[in-house]
Amino acid sequence: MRPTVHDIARAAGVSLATVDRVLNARPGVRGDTIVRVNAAVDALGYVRDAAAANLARSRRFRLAFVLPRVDTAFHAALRAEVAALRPHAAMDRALIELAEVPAESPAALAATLDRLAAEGIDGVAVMAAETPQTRDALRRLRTAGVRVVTLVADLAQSDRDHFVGINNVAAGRTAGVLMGRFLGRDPGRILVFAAAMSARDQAERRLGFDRVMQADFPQHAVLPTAEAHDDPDLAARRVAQALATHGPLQGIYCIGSGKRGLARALAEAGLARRTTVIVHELSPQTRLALEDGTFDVAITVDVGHMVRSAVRVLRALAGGGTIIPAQERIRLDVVLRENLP
Amino acid sequence: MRPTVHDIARAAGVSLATVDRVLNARPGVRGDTIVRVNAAVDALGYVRDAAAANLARSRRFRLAFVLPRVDTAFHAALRAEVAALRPHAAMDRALIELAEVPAESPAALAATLDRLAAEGIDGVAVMAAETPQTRDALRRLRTAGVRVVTLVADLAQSDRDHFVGINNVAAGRTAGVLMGRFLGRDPGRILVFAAAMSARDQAERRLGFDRVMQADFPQHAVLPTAEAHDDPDLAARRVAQALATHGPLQGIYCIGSGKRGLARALAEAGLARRTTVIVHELSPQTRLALEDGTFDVAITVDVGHMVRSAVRVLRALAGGGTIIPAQERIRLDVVLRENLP
DNA sequence: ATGAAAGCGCTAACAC
DNA sequence: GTGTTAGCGCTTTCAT
Repeated sequence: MRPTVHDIARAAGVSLATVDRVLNARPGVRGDTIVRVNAAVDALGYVRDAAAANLARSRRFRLAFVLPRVDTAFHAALRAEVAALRPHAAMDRALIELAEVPAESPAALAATLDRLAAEGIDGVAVMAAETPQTRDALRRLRTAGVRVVTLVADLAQSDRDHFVGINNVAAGRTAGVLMGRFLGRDPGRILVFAAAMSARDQAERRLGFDRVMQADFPQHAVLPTAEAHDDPDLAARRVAQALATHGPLQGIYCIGSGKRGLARALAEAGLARRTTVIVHELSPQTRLALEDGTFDVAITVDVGHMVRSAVRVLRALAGGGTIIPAQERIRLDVVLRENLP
Repeated sequence: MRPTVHDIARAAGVSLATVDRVLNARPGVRGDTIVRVNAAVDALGYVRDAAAANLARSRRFRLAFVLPRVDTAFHAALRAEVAALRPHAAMDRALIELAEVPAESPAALAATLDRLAAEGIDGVAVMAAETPQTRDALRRLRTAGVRVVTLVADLAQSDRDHFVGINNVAAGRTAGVLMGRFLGRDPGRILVFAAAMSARDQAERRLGFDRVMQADFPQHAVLPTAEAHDDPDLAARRVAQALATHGPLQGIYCIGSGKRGLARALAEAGLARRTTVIVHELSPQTRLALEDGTFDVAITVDVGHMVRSAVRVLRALAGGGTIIPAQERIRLDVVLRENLP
């Protein structure tokens, strides 16, 4: 039989309440009593029963995901994973809500965060760009005792408790080394596509990519960024433009979303399967393009893991458990046709 | 507030005990009472609190990892992760033990499994090769009500409840496509290293690799498997032999463990950084070799994730919760210098 | 066939 | 500072 708080109390000659205070590092216990209790804990090899503790607390955790209302496969996946986790989180006494705010509207975001704080939320996972208004709102949240994790895009350390996402410079570097190695020795031209070079994570990917190309693969020319704004026709025109201006294209690196039209544009230009294409995020379309060879690599992240990690971390921060750091490291997934999940 | 057994009892006009009997499908309840209780369950949307149930039952889960006593970095990592998870599992009412059995001894393995069954274990995670004796022992285990997951190497579906590991054919295919793309158009020679071609997972990797090379990169010649048995000197001699027999080497695919001597052998042959090297498993040595460019790619698996997944699945199967399938999918990690974790 | 009551291991008011 | 006591949601004797 494993020792319980009763055994500790008896062994240390104190009451249950005192044992509880010591175990939870609550104030109001004399130093030598603390020592006595801890000695008993060690002597008996006591381990706290998390389930019983949570039951007794009957504490519920109210958590919220605050996501921009953007219509990409990535955002849809994020919403779906949040919804999918809800029942499991409920069994774990965590109530998850999903708040969507207009993209690029710091004011709307701030209003939502303030509302959540007022409603007594315990933790918030927020995906947002860094703006002064957002920083202020997050600071108010945290001052109100709400735990905050940033999701996908990080903010300054001081404004959040934890970041759930990948290192985008490393993602860009990975794309770079794969592009360089796939293209080989012969000089080539690489077109870089971006949705819009606003987001910090896209800039970081670009940075990592450029650094690796310059340092390790100087034989290739990386053309200026082309923006396609999620528009297939525009994407097709950008490819045509690049071909006209610079000549044949050996590689395409698609840095963010906005690759929905890319496969079509490549087919129209007769470049499908003849150009090395590296993209980010594994959407259903990306999957198809990988399967038929139009795309070569997708560098992606397990959205489900991110959402689960955010919930685990918020729960732990809000006082409902411990975290296993290795479990919360978000991995960069390199997906080829051969290892499509 | 989520409904509890009390709410169900009140709504159905019965006592707690009766609700419990119905919920757990125990006999001694009239048909129409069962119907009334179930109606209340549906009406109130009751979900049972597994933690509270296990607490009341004071049910503990005894789980065991049964691993071969082999001295590789991979096995060491596995043991370390099991040890690291123990305290967390303990808080979760799961007692994890680690049993090591002599490698390649089905008799010893069977004896260990029988002992665990006799001791009343709830679940076992076993890493073993498929032999008749092993199959029989597992069948006895499962007949005794013990839940079984296979770890790293799978066995026939009928002999286990779940498999925790990767698809090794896909791993080999991934190695193949990366090798083919990295080497490029010019014909090359590829040496394949194996620890010993006994284990089924190594054979599967080889199969996947060969298929991709034949189908998509016929310009390259894949040399017969060289075995190095974890011996650095032997590895060096094998490389020398291959060079002497076949001429220059463009690629090396190291299929299993036994790559400890490979880096040295490559350096001695003057091939470090001039040969494309793809290996499996990310050990400390592999990490160094990736950092200094001796190795190009490591195809690996997150051992910590595997161990945690095995424990979660065994607990769930033994009756202590539910599983999220996506969370238990073990991913194939493609690690380059640029995305070293 | 059904119910009352005493826990499981821990926490949290509220006393002292 | 420290102790008493009443639960958390569910299970399990033991009565009826």
